[in-house]
Amino acid sequence: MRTPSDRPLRTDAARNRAAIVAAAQRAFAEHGLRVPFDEIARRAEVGEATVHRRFPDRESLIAAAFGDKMRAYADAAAEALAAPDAWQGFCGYVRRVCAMQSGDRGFADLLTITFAAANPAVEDLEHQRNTGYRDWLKIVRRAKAAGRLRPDFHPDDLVVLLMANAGVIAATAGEAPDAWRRHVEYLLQAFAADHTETLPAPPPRETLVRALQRTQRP
Amino acid sequence: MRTPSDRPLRTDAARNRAAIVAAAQRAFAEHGLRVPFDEIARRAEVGEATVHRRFPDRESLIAAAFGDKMRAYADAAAEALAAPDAWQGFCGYVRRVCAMQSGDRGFADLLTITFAAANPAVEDLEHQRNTGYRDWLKIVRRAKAAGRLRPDFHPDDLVVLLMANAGVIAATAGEAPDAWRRHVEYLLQAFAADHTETLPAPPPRETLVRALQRTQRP
DNA sequence: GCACAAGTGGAGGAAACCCACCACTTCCGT
DNA sequence: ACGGAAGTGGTGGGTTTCCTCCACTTGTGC
Repeated sequence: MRTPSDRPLRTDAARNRAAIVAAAQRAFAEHGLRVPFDEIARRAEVGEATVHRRFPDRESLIAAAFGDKMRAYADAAAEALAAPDAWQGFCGYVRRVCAMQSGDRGFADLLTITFAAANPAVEDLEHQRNTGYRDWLKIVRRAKAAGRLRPDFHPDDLVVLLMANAGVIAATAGEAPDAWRRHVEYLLQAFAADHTETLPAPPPRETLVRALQRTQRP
Repeated sequence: MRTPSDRPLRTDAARNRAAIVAAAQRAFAEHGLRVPFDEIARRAEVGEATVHRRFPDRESLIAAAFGDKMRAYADAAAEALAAPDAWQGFCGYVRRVCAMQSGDRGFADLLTITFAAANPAVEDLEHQRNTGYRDWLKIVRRAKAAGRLRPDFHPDDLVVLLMANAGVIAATAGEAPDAWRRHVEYLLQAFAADHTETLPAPPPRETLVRALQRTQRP
């Protein structure tokens, strides 16, 4: 259990650590968050024990592997907020996040999962997620203000959309890797302001958060 | 490997078989298609070996457990076709199938999976599925003819919808068991005929079928 | 009731996976 | 160039899950 404040790693160890992270990124992207450790170790050309030494549990490896991608996720929200057209920003962001999911099975899993705050390794991950979520709230508000997004759209509808998209990707990846696009376009059209039909109430945010925490741990 | 044409089971064995099927239905509904065999055996108050003897592989147990439900699935399509209003029939069917998914995690898994035709035990299952699909084609045609369903709706959009719904259910079951309803209503509104925006092309049916076969075997 | 086929479940093998130990190797400050 | 700290991976223990053997029990036809 090594925290960053400890003495820096020896150069060979640092090299191995980087190789593990790179291997994990590829392995997670291809097979999702539950790849066996020995698969990652093999790709990194490293003993399984070394992986366990550097990353005592799966969560810390996930945190290391997805730091960058999670940052890109948060950045995408900030950029969408800066888009000249509110509706384009909204749609572009949704498409972009879904595309990130479809390009990386591990990331798709990650977005429908929250880690227990107990683990310090994943704090940064959750921080990025929250940053992105705050920008997302603004994206939604702006698109409604522009009169393009239906007023009864709820920001948490994105969370459910991501869960749905993860389901489509899990089933079609490999065979029909673009199937999700059509599904997302249907939803975007349904989100447009020219809808007045009523909808069932969204689930309380509390329960959605709990659902994210409860979902099948990798 | 006992086929139905063999001599009938002894009465105690038949009783055990029924107990196993009943236990499997409950266990699958609660935990999905991957419940360990010993969990089912325990619920049926039967040895694990007995489960394996009666159902040599998971598929045959699944086939036995979901025969009725799959028939209900096919019947729902026939009933929707008989509904007085084409659009009500369409929407009602989609809602009903999704509700079946949400009430039974195993069934949700089942609908996004196809078994290799090799296994005779599951032939009936696939037969029901195909019957339902043929009626579904008619439901779609009728709703389009009534001018209520958008012309570029593709019947296979339902398959993707079911995959998406499975994703929502997998993530929210337990905490927000009705979250899927809002997602489905969004989609139904997008399916309505008053949409002219273009959509990405649906994936070729071939690839979707292969995707169903490839998906994470339970 | 009796004999025997049919049925049963406990015990244990095999595979996949996670993880810890520890004898050996490699780096790095002096 | 050397000694000790840091790092390494093979080996093996533990767990979970699937599945098979086999000695024992229980229906059922006579």
